[in-house]
Amino acid sequence: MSAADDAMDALVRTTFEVAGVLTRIGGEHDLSLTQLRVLGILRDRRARITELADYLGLDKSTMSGLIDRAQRRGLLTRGKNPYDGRVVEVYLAPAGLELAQRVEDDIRRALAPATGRLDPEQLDRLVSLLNVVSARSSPAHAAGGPTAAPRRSNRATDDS
Amino acid sequence: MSAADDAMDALVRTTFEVAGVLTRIGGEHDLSLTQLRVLGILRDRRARITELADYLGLDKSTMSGLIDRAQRRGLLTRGKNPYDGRVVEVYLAPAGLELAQRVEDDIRRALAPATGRLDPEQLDRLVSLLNVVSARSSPAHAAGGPTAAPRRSNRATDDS
DNA sequence: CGGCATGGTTGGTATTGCCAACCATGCCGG
DNA sequence: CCGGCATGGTTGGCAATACCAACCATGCCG
Repeated sequence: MSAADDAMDALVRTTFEVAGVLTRIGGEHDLSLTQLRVLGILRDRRARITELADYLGLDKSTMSGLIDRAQRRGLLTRGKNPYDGRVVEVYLAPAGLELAQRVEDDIRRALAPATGRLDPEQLDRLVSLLNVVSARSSPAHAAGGPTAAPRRSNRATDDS
Repeated sequence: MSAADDAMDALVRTTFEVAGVLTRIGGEHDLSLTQLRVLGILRDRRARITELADYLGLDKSTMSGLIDRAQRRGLLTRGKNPYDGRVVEVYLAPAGLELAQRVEDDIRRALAPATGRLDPEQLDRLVSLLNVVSARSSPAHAAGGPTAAPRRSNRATDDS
């Protein structure tokens, strides 16, 4: 069972490493890790406050404040839902979209040296394995051949 | 180049997922993610304040406060270094060691379902690949045979 | 012995996050 | 139709995390 423990170690270590990179990049644009995630989520869809809170595992009041500050910075906008007067829909303002783009590029650049150490086939295998680990795969046996990785269109900071 | 992007997505997604698990488990023991890391680091060695701060990428004043609160909870102890009166050495108190142990078990349990979806050979491959990604391997070609994974003795919350 | 560097602490501020309380809106059952 | 109840957000209060700048104490040298 040392194999599972080693995997845990590697996962946890990589988590801290990647989180560190994301925190650093976020900081360079005055974004906390959470704000960075919010921007990533809103990059390709609008969402309501509670939806974001639930998704990120935060209290709705926390999300409210987060949105407040980001809005004050002109990164996003609060809009009303015409079908339900209670819900507030949040979506990126132009400045927010631009920032999200820029941050994503930076993240890509920052992680490139890491992923660059793997050849395409290894990358494919890594993606397959991580997909299984993070519960986003059919129970089908993953990590098969070189093309076994499900192609998806998500970008780095996306979370859906 | 979509392969590297997919890998980035998978890495970032897994990072948030694992970080979420760690945050949850930490919270169950009234530990922030950072405190959890500190405990993990101190589990098998003592360290000075600046060393911890540098390692975790935090300001020394932040670390000072972190240590304060943990010490007030009886989790760790500040000691003087006999060779240099300026440095403060920090090490786990018995309660802290016990807590660290308990948290580590919980993390193991929490991640077991995830890693459990992989068979031993896949786990081995995952470890090799992650070791390459997180820059902790010789540039030698990793992800080789089933026994290619370097065996290390680290435990989950360790960071060294 | 007088600077200068190093290691920590302190004080001030902003952000993140929680909880409890609250307001507004929507949904029903009677 | 109207009085509860549920749902969605906001507000206020609090603690923890994190930064910076300023400071103290110790050590190191010239």
